[in-house]
Amino acid sequence: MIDQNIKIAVDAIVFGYEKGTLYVLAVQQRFGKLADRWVLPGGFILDDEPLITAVERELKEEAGITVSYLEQLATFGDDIKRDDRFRVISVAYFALVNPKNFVLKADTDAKDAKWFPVAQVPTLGYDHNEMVKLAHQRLKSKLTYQPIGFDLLDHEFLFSDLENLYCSILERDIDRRNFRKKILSFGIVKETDKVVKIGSSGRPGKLFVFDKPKYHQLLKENFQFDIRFA
Amino acid sequence: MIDQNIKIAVDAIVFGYEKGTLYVLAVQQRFGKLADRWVLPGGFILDDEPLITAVERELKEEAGITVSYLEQLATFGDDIKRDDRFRVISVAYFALVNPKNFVLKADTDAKDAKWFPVAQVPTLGYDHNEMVKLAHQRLKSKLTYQPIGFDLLDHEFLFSDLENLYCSILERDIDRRNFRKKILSFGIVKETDKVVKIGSSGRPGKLFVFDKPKYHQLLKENFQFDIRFA
DNA sequence: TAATTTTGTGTTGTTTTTACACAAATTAAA
DNA sequence: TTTAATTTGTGTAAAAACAACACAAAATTA
Repeated sequence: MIDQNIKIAVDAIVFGYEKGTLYVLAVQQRFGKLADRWVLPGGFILDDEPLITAVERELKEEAGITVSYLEQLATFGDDIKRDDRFRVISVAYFALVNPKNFVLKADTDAKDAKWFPVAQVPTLGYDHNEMVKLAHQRLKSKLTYQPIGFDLLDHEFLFSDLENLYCSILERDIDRRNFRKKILSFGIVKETDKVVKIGSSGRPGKLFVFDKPKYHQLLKENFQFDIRFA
Repeated sequence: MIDQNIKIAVDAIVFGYEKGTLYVLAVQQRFGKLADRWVLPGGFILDDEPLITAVERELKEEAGITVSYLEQLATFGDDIKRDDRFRVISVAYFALVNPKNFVLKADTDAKDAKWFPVAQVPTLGYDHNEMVKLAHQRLKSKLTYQPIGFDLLDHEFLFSDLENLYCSILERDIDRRNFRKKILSFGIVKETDKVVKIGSSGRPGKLFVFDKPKYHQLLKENFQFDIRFA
């Protein structure tokens, strides 16, 4: 008979983006050994609860949000002593959300919930900084072969928003003309007839939307989203 | 206090390649409810054992092999009723090995161990067919952006071996000249001065080797392995 | 009304990719 | 021993994709 004394948890690395800055969501623990420490949202799963449901539940409970993109990242199985009594294995999830869509509010176990710029994430509990690092890499590479940037933007966005998102997350310059040409060539971004001047000065721009159904249709026809630059 | 009644297992999807055919390793269970059923090699982890160590141990125990490439694939957390008494969550690992390097021998829990052509994998226990499917996709896509094909070949190989491997795993035709040109342009495959005529007729070919140190050096210089075809 | 900011747009040279065929070295068969 | 069959090895040209680049238009602010 199997005698195992290991518990399973899930953790989420949730990225948000706003005005050229990429953020990660962290929560401050209320209870336990690590009270007051910042950690990733997450927690133990219930016996009859699918992993992904557990993540969604914890995000709702600890930060009051529902993400728009969620996928499994990796399982962190070694060196974790979350508790003295047993080993914990944590399944980490990668998530994206538009921070504008929610007001963070810590509920149950969390004392506080907060967005940290990825460049200034404090030392988190457990091995959570490692998770953030891995998730950050995943975001960077995924951005180039899957149209997930749209999950970080408003439904309607300026082309410059998309361009700035790519610039700031990938940390490189992008040629505006080539970028626009490329994205438009895919046919998955549609121009609306709305024109908007946001904030300060400058010529007003047209708003665009991501045509998700079109993207999924193209996928069936072997379309391959791919944005790379030199 | 956390009251969880879930056990953790690891499973491995081990691919082998020989003469144009891709194989997956399966073992036949000796004990338990699924006695005689074919399943992926794997099993429960020990309390103080890293996940990857558990995989290596099980592969050794159940099939007598040591793989040459091993990475985490995904964690299968839902719908598993391996045992009536508790839920099982399994961390699946993706592995590659050259079948020539080992003679399969079932040891401990396994009655038998066997290579199945991927196209003819029988119905396996648990959700293992799903794991094989996911691993197969991973292999296909990874082949295009990481030089892992060499882990499936002999240390010294003919260019045609490499080409056939790509053809058969990716299931498409490849232009021999363009393929060779591209691979050689990377500078990670070296020509030896050995010439060999294998098996049947035809002009003898030169043997090549994968220059792993060179590859890792190039990686540091932002080299990106990439093989794609129309 | 002049200066500043931001959007929008095309062309050209360079590089990469694709398509394609025949000679050389060997074995097997006539 | 000649002929057929098999497999390796190699180059070029056309097409496509990529990279680099600058200025006018629409608005705000000074």
